[in-house]
Amino acid sequence: MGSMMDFTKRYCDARRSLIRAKFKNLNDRQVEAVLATEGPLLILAGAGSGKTTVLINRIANLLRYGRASDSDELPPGADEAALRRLQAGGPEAEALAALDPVAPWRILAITFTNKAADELKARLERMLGESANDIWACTFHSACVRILRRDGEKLGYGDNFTIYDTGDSQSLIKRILKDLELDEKQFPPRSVMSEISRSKDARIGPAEYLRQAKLSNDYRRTRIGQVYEEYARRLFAANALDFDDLIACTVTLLLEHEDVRSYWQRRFQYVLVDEYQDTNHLQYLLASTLAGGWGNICVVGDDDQSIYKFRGATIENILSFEQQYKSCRTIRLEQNYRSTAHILNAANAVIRNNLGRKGKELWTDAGPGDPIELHCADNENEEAQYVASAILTNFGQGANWRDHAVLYRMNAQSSQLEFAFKRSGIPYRIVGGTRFFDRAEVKDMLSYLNVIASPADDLRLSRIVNMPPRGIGERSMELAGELARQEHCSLYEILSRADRYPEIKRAAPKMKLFIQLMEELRAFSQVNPPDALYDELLEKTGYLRMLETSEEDKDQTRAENVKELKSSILGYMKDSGDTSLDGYLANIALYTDLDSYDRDADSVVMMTMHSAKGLEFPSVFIVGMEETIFPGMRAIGEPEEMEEERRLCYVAITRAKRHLTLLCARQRMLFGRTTTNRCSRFVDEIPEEDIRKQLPKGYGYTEKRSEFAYGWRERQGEPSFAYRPPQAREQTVKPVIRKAPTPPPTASFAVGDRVRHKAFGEGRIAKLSPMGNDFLVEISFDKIGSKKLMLRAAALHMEKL
DNA sequence: CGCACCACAATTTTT
DNA sequence: TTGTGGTGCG
Repeated sequence: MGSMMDFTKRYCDARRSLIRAKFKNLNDRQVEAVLATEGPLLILAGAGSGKTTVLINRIANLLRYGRASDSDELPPGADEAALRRLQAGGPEAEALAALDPVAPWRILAITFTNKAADELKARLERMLGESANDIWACTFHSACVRILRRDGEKLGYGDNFTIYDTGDSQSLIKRILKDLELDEKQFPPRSVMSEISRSKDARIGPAEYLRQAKLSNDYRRTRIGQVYEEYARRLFAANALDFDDLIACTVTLLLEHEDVRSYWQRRFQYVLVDEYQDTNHLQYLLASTLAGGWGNICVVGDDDQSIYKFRGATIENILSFEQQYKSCRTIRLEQNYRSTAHILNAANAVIRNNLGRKGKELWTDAGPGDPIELHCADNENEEAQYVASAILTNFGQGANWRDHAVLYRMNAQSSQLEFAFKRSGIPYRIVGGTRFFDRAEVKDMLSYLNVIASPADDLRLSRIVNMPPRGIGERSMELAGELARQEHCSLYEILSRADRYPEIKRAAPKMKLFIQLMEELRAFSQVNPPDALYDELLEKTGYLRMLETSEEDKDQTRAENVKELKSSILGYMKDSGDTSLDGYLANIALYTDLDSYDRDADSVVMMTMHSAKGLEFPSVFIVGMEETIFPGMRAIGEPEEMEEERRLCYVAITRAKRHLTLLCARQRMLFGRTTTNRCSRFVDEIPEEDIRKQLPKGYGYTEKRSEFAYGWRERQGEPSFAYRPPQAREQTVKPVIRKAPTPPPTASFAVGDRVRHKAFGEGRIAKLSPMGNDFLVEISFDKIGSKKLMLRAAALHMEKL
């Protein structure tokens, strides 16, 4: 008997060491996470700790070796001879080391963004080849869409349901508020929406919500309940689901339909959830229900990077995972492969001030690197100019534009930076902000396509019925809406027989005309692919003509966007090989701008700190490090909110690989108001030895000292072990008072002059033309060609030869 | 009905 | 400062 146990142990040990050897490029903690295949597993993965790598390798392990690495079970037919062959290695050993290798389609890996899902898929395919395509690597929402397309009719939805994005939902809410004669001041659509969203998250339906509201005699909640009820009714009537519904309905489907539940539970042998700190209650329910069959649920997250509480994410999911799953194993990944020590020290020090967290300390063996820099500017304009200047310096020393990111708390902060970059000839891109698919003109065109695909979509029909103006006014549509409700039919049907209703007789001919147009387009769409339909649409509706003939600059941009949408259609048809309109619309509903963020384009990236999560850049600038900006006004005096802001700060800091520059402005104009703010408390939380401060002393502020600020190339011979602070910071003690404002720049430059620019090299001034109180200068550079710059800004970075 | 004009408010936003 | 939504007139 003893020898049997002994044999088992020897076999399993041999098996483990073989498998272990396959992952020798990972660190010990990572390997542990990869090999722990069975049961619930919580991976606390700090920023830059290689969690995606772990996820990929974990899946690879499952596919290749099944649960062999985590089990003491012998495969059938294991004997001494097999053990010897296992120990000998070679191709045979692979099979002997495996224990029920997992079929790819039994693995579900859930992420939050399409981008993360795509990256996961791409890396899996690179590592595992073709078979990776059968792994379900998708977002929460797209997983739900797939489940609902299959079984949604059990909840009464057609399988061609449409998805309402946040904008659609908001219009619908506004519509309902009007219909119920509720004042938007008293019932702000935003808060009504989040109330509804929270209820959905708690799986409280309209009926239950209303019951509770009435019970507690709460007028406000009762009215919101009525909005909720109507909202649900209209969504359902339009065969539409909003983002919350996608998850909520899937959960309901799983919980209430035994057959559906057991189908999926049997199927998904391993469930992995990425960014678990961002899940809400519904998503937790979804994941744990799907994993409920086999019980193999692995969640990866970082409680310190939970920055979406305002969207319903509950950090409690990750904080309480160990209570939910008693047999859970927890693994911490704390070795950071991204940043140098000064940056990590700062991040650790800042986040340490939070109370509600699991506790983690990032470390690196990469060496100290350069200290963080703090630059305090006089105002937001100079702050932007400083960033531009620093980036130009780096570019001049061989860095790429794309190595730089500028992060801010609010989108509204981006404009000064844009100006500075434009003036200085720095190519930049703004990620986020108003998204392409959220632009009014794009939504209009998509609404047309949606109505063509499903005429019962009242919301989108109302959006386009008078766009461009067709003489179908709001009053007529309101009446038509009442009729539709009376007759339990869609607006489209009412409009198509408008002449039968005396109430809307006046507008009836125009409505008929509109319906006729839509019918033609519908007929066209039956026999033509979406791209052709789109051309037809632009032509027949006159929408594009309306924009192109407009005098306004903005309408030209809008026209561009409308045309740009066609490339999205073509792109979809090309990528998917699908030529159905329904397919395109379904795809687009879950698509965002962030997905199109193209890391190959060489330009500086600007975005909010929120959007930066998951990304990394050699050089990062965080602007607006001021009290009331970051942390924002609303967080001050609110401990919970402040912790979320601090997590955001942690996220922002840990984006930087090599260089981190923090900026604040003593005075800042925001929303047309000038305010004076103290430097952010987060700056004070960074240890002195990790940061070099250029603080204002008395009147001025310290001179830029670019000579030490940016040594781009790695310095040789620096100690790469235990980091010691450099000499005391005398720099802040003896400030250099800044010179007077830049003199008028024209005096020193003229057309024909040869100049040397610190970033663009040598060139000749080709043109000088006045512009505002500055000059637009066109310089033909020898190496990079012609560039247009604003002279005042350019003069700072170039000299006459 | 459509347009021009004024008041108003404005974190963050993976789907 | 920007964008949006409401009002009032032609």
